[in-house]
Amino acid sequence: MAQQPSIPKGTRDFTPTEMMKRNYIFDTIRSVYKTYGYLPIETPAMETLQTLMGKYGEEGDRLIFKILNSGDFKTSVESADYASATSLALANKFCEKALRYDLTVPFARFVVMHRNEIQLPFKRFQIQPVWRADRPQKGRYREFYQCDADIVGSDSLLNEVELIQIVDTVFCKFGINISIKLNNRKILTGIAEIIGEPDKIVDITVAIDKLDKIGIDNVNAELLEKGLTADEINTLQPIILLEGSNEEKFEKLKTILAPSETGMKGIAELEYIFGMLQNVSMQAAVQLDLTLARGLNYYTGAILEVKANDVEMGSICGGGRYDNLTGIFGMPGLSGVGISFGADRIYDVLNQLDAYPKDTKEATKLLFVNFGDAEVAYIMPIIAKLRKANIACELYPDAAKMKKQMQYANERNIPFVAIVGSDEIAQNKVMVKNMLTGEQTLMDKDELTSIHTA
RNA sequence: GUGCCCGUAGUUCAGCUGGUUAGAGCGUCAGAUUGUGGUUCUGAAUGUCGAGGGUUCGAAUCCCUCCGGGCACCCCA
Repeated sequence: MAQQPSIPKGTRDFTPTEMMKRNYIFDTIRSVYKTYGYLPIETPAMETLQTLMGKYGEEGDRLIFKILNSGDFKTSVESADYASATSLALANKFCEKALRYDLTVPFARFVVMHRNEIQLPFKRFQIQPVWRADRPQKGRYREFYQCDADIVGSDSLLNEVELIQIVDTVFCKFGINISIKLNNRKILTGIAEIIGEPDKIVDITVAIDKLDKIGIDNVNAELLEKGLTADEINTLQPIILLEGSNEEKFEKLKTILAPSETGMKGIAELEYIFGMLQNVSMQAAVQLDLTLARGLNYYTGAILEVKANDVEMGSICGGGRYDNLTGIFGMPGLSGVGISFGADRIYDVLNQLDAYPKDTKEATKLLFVNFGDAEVAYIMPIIAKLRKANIACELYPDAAKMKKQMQYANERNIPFVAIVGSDEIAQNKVMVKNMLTGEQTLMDKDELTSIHTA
């Protein structure tokens, strides 16, 4: 037997059925973005390696898919270097391009390159695939779509509020119950300050981020391992285990973080956001969650994450404020804030909930049975007219057995079949069969457009 | 990068203390029904048992290597 063809690990083909579901997801998100005034852009699948390296931390660098240079790349490395160089160093010589790892960094690059063409504040959305050389597992792919919306060039916290509204609207449309978790990087910084270990902020946040998963004892063990003293860990306990309503949490936090100016600023920012959200009716609960510590090292203010309530799945949407992302590309002082929907995880969640609207299952509305050229000649003008009226219809291409044609309609979820033979032609009518109920009605040619609403 | 589990018709799996010709459900195809699908009935096809090597009179079954898949950690959408 010939060798079975295959696709790379962590990538997927999408069948027509799957594509209709996926397009429903993209269309929904896109339409919400548009109603909030975001404009579409696209950027290339590949960026220069230089643009991407160093933006996602050490772990992120390792997960960037690099593209081998064309031509005789071997000459770019001296044989002496070859023996001593690390794989990473060699990769940097052999590759000057890489597949994008997310949409935020390419967007920052876009803003800097097009600074003279865009108007600030600039609101853009972008729905494109990204690639990560991760080991695939549940809810994790090597190629997946992100649906980003960002505002750059505005410090206003109203942007954060707006993005939360968007999140709520989108998941409302999908019918997915969610919790929105909110935190602020400044609060995390404040916490690190008051326990006297400002340098260990990353270790601390990474550890407390695992609270839900591994429990308080293991978190403390990890903190100890990272070099915190028992005293410092004790100071941290009331903060990690903070409970009650959002208001209660804020009150307690204000006392604890009083000595930290940064921490207090973070609290004030979040209080403003929560306050403004009172003015809009939200479906989802928004919770202050101090254990939320998104890994990306460019967030500086509010951070948010969305989890589905009824399905076991990693976060399906995330985002936050990054004050100086364009700075690394030579354009300092520009603040941005954005969110990203993980379309592929939303797809998995919707599949588990089976929460797709009916019409994502059907494409063609009406199939005309083919009895032969004489009948086709009668049908063709009718079909043309229906298509003009924006009704998706098709003619079975072969004069095959009727059974076969009916089967085709059935398998493709085509809701109506038009049967036109010599009898119908003689009466100048069309026989329409409703495939759901099995009912057949003899209709005038002009009546056919009414199935549009059926 | 680390650890664990799994590879048998298109698919989901059974068979695995080595022993004739490798099975089942679902799906596929054909017919019952030459102008009627989805239900029903009847019949049929389908496999280098992931690949290579070893042990044996004999391997889907035991051992080794490789390849592929899944899950968890790390990290993340």
